[in-house]
Amino acid sequence: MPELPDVEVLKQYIDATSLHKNISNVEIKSTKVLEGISSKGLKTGLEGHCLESTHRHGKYLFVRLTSGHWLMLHFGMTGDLKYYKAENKGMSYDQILFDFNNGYHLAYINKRMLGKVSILEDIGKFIKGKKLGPDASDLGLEEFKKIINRVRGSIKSTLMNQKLMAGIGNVYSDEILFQSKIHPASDVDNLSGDNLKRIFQKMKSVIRMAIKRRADPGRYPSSFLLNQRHKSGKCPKCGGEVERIKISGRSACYCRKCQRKY
DNA sequence: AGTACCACCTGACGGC
DNA sequence: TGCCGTCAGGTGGTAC
Repeated sequence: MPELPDVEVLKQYIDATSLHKNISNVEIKSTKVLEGISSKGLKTGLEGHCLESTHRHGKYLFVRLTSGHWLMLHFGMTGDLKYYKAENKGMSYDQILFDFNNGYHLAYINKRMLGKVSILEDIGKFIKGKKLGPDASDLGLEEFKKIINRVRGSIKSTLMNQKLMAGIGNVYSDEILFQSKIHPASDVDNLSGDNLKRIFQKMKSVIRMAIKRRADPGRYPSSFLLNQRHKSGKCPKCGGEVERIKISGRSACYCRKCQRKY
């Protein structure tokens, strides 16, 4: 699930649990998630150091180390973190285990192993290399409009394009467009300034609400479409059937009645 | 510049 | 019950 709100919650989780503790050992159970670094490189880069602070850009989480370098965490489609005491060792899906000298562990969990872990010297360089756009929650309205006016294509794939703005994925783009009452396949060329302003405002409010509710769909307002993505899902506004179509290869959910196509 | 499709991986689910 | 195809919220590459 890790889109911007989910990763922000993981950031806060690290802040609340794992900072300023010496890393005594790093156990790498699968090397598949390592990006541009060896097991040995990751171990020596972390062991004997502490996690000092966190920074998030889009769906990427960076943790500053006492060495001055950064631990980079990306969660793919199934990533999670779990901080727990020694006794509970042996979780089924943890790929990397950080052991702290207080007897606790932080597990990087990634069932499908599509996430990425690395150590970086420079975050800015990394973001530039990935060509990531500005973080969606930092974006101002004028900049947002400028970005949208630069491109063509569907509004959904535009919101999801990490090179334009970073953080919005498949699920939250659907939610933002549902609340904006705009069909996800609408061509950005056809959207007025007012349309864009509405999308921008909904983007902000959806992100804010999702973070406030700890990115836990079970705690989202019933007015959210997010919990209706399953087959036979119903529109929270009109009760109609939720439609499912492919847009840029991703499954988009929307309500035909409530969302106008431009 | 778009989009369509594939690949990377594993697990869950529905149909038969 | 069991096998199999399909799909899943990520990114990145290719070919049109």
